[in-house]
Amino acid sequence: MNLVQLRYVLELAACGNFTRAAENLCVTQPAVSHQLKTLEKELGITLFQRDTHALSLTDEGEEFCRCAEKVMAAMGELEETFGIKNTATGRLRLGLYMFHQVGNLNKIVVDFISKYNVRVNTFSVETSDAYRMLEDGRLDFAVVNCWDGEIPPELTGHTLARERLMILMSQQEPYASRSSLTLEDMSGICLLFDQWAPKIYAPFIRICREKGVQLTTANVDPDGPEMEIAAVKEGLGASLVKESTGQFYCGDNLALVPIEPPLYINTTLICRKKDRNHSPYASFIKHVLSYVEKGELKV
Amino acid sequence: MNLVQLRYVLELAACGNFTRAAENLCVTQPAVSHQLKTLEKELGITLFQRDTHALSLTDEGEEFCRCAEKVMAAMGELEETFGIKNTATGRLRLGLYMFHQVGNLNKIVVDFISKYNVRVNTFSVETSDAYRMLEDGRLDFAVVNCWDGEIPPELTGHTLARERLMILMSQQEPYASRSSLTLEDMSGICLLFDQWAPKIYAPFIRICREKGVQLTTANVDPDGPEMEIAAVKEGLGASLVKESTGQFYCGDNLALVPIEPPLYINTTLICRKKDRNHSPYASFIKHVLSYVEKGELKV
DNA sequence: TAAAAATACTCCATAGGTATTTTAT
DNA sequence: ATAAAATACCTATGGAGTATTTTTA
Repeated sequence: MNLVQLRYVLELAACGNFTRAAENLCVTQPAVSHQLKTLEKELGITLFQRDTHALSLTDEGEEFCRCAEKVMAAMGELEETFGIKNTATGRLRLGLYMFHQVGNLNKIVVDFISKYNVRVNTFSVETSDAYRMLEDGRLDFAVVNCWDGEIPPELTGHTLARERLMILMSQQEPYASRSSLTLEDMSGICLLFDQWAPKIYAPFIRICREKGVQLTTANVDPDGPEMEIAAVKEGLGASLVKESTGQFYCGDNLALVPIEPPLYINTTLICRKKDRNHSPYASFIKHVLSYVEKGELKV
Repeated sequence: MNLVQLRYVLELAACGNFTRAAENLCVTQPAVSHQLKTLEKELGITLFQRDTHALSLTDEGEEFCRCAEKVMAAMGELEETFGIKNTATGRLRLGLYMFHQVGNLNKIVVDFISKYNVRVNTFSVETSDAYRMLEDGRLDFAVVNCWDGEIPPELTGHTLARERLMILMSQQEPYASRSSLTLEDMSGICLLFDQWAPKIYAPFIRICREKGVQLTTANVDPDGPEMEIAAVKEGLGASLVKESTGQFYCGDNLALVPIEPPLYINTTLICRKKDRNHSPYASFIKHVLSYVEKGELKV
């Protein structure tokens, strides 16, 4: 017997339904089935009277829940005093856009963890890798930057934020004082690209090519945003960024100029279409979107 | 956090010593070390002030124990009500003599399990296999029948019982009314041997050969004591048994006659010499021997 | 027929083991 | 030098996953 089993039994008793209990516990339905079965076998007692469309506690089950609640109450005290949680259950493999540094996404994930006491593994991914990892089941979710219409058909996305692309440059640059820049202006600016940029900005590069704009680029390696910003400050070139990132780094000697007409990039929560209404997934989407609705998400 | 960690912390607090705590918990010392380290890391708190020769609770540790005790108390209530234990820890791989059927050895093992809440795997073994499995670490203990001086040098044994060999036979047999039988008498009796007998009774066979006694044997296959006893009842032959086994099957139409001069066979608890004073081993030996001392062991 | 639960299997995290090293008296 | 604790590495158990089948309204 262990605490996980007690949690599951109490949740089952509370919602009288395996599937719903699994959702609330952020695990799959067979996980709950299996734990209950194991526990009942160990006890040699039936805790729940099962029926495909009705689930009710037996008398022993009622008694068990009374005891289990006392244990959980004592655990709750311990948890509160020491700010930790009892054994985490379930798992969520979350890909986060590799250059995501600002905003409160981490806090939102941490809130989710402490609300559902679930084990979350995070991976730092580039958008197109995220698509692949989601498609073949190595990830449950990803939060990435993507362009309109880019998401593969098997996947589905919730747009968390939609931002304009801008150019971050040194105030010494001749274009720094402009109120906006056209794509044509790009030919007069040296854009700093790290190794990932050709993937991330592929649509931008394509649009420029369609317009006959010849881009001037310079590589910054080893990559990483800090390195790139440092190069911009030194006047080695300009950086193509989304608005929030630009505003984060802007100030002292750096200018942020929007592109006109606007180009948008989305911060999107992606998962597989087939999963979206299923057990742990729905809970996570609901959790994240609740922040979006309250306007509390910062990317 | 889980119940195992709480158990370990409370035991550590109680005996102020990793090694002793491990013994009482029937696990190895590194297991305790590791669990405490994991828990402290999760809590971000030091629970014990360590020092090679002194172990004391920190203030947070004291507080933690107070909470943990409440949890364990609530668990205790649950355990008592439903007659089960919280998560078993440690392991003990126990070889039991394959034809051991009578006596209360099983009860003693069960008592051990419920006292220490340890996971016990039992294996049905023949004596010489047990020696090999102990020697190469596939078993922690074995309780087997063995002859004087037979135990290999790497192993050590505690004699739990020492019994005379006897002949169990149908009362129709001419020898059934004798008060004892000599080895020379054996040549007039057909002994029923299953496939294991040549191993188990090797010393007996050797002694007979040294005395020039020609044994008459008959095979009983498939083996198993019940099968053999049935054959004895049908008068197909006699069975060589230790006293307790003989007494168990004796009665209605079966006679049990001792061999003279006496031959002894021991029921022995065996483990590796190097283990005998170590962590979980000492506890098990002590447990079993306590029954022997009280005269409560029946083999 | 659809929805819920159970089952079969596979995978991976982790508890616990052995062997060894570190540390302090 | 000795004894206790920590560490490194390995194995095995079991929790949780996916896919599928069974069950019943």
